[in-house]
Order: sequence, then C-alpha cells, then structure tokens
Amino acid sequence: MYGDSKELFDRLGIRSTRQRKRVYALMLEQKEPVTAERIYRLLHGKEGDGTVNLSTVYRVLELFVNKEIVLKSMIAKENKAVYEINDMSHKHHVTCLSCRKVFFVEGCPLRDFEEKLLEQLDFQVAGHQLEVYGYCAECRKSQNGSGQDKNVLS
Amino acid sequence: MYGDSKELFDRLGIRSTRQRKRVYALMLEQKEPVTAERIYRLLHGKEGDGTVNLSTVYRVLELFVNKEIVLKSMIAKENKAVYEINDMSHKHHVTCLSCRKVFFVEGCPLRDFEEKLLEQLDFQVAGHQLEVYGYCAECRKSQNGSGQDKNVLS
DNA sequence: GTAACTGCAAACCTTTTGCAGCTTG
DNA sequence: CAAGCTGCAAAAGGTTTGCAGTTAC
Repeated sequence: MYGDSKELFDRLGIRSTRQRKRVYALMLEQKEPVTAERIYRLLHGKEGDGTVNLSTVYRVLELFVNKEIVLKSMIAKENKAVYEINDMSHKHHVTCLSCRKVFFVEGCPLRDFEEKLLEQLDFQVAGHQLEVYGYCAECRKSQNGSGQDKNVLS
Repeated sequence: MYGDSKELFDRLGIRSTRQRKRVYALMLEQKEPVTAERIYRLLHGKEGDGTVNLSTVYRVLELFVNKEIVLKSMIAKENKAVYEINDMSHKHHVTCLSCRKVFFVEGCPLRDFEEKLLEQLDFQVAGHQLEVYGYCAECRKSQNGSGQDKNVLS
C-alpha cells in the first residue's frame, strides 16, 4: 500500500508518517499538476483512513519539493502554485487557453539555448521553467478557440 | 513630460489621467520586471507630484496588460506577479540564483518547438513564458554560486 | 523519551472589490 | 454633465506560522 513510500522516505532520511504517505500516493496518481487545495480535497474524498489538514498538505509538499521528489510551479497569471511528481523525464506542459486542458510534451527546446548562454554570456544554466499557451486541436475545430481569452496569454 | 503617453492613451481609447501617466513613465524607466508594490513605492519616492494609491497601481497595470503595452508574469515560486513594458522584442530573462541579477537575452529557442507542437500535437501556440535560472560569470568566479540556494531552482 | 510532525486557528501577503467622491472628455 | 477613474477601507484567496498535543523512531 502507499506505493512503498516508506523505503523512499528512509532513503531521504525523513520520517514516514500517515500524512506523508497519503500525499505521496495521491501525487503518484495525478496525471497533471495539481494545487495543494486539490490534493487536500482529494484526500477527503477517499475512504476513511483519516484526514490530512491543509497546512499539513502544504508542509508535506514543501518538504517533497526540497527533497526534489515533487516539482512546484506557478500557474500562469493566477497566483497559486501547482505541484507534480518529479519523474526526472524533463517534460514540459502546454496549456489550452480555451478548455484549460494541460498536455505534456516530451523533449525540450532549451538545450542549444543553454549552450549559447554559456558561450555568449558566460552564464551557467542550472534549470528552467517553460510554459506554452495556445489552442488545442479540439477547441480550434469547434471554432471557439481563437479570439477569446485574449487577456490570459502573455 | 511623461514620455508622450497622452498620444498612446488616445490611440488605445483610454482616458489620460495623472496616475496612468505616472505609472507608464515609471514603467518605461525600469530595466527589469517589477512588482506592483515596487512601482507604488517608487512613485512615492519621486518629488511631490501627487501620490498614487496601491489599488490604482494594480488597476492601471491590469489595464496596461489588457491593452498589451505591459507584460505580466509570475515570479517563480514566489506568489506574486511582476510587470514590464512590452517592447515587442520578445526577449527572455535569465536570473542568477546567487546575486539575483536579471539578464536579458535576445532571441528565442521556441520557434522550432512551436512548429513541432503544431505538427505532432496539432496544438496552435499563442504565446509562451520562459524562465532560466543559473549562475552568472561573476558569481561563479567568486566561488559562491554553485551549491547554495538549491531549493530555489526547479 | 525526545525530536519531529500534525492540527488548529490566526496571521500574512498579494491582489481584488464596493462605494462615495473626483476628473476627464 | 455623464461616464469613467481614483482613494479608501475592507474582503478575498492562497500560503505560512505559533503553539500545544501527538507520533515515529
């Protein structure tokens, strides 16, 4: 149960608590980045193996981010954070401005750019964050994905 | 004075007020993205040509973003927004994790990626946001830019 | 047993909003 | 003069924190 998180926690040198196991298990199930609030609500929806306080969810997520098993990023133009399991695959997301669906894309266009930065600016890149906005095939087909929501994009 | 903003405002079909002129003029002076709070404080530092309320700063910036003369983005991992004049040059920033300095880079590595997204995912890109973190030449030289601040990067 | 963790409630910080009064065109 | 702005104060929404009690090791 809980996807063998105990081993992971041991390896990281942190205590294995009910709350951490539950949050971790739930994060593993997510197919897209989620807010702390959403994790909190999902935990309450599950059959009664105890609840987890919202502050605790925040604290657990922060710990996971520090331990680098979870990634945190800010939602574009809304001031809240989303979290996702760090599976080391270095994928990026693409968000549809019309239906708000999130798509994952493998591969990263930054490799050459980072090299260029080192050569031209003598800047050593340690990480990056990329968000792409636009309109998915489905929304473009249904005609409503091309002019509205104008204020949302950068 | 105020960098001829009246003409601009006329063209955009919005009223030309003292507050809007002052915020706009200040935005023009900024060499890096700034928070609403910072604009507010800068306005109070200037010689007495009247103050501007913080709510008004937010409202003015929101208007400018809608009119696309200012760009808004979220600071990574801090939950607040920064604003910058939209000079249409499509540059990106690179932030040093050690000294916090922001460098601008011309050029954009996203062009090919966006094409790829259209072909492979049938996703029409409308915009993107990129943040790159790392360590600048100076900080790397002075030895203190390679291990600390670990939690800050993505 | 003790250091670490959690729940609760309250604080915090950025941003938004309602409303009455002032300005701009 | 009317529509649109602004200031003020208060609310909202996401996140953090202090503290007392509980739990993991």
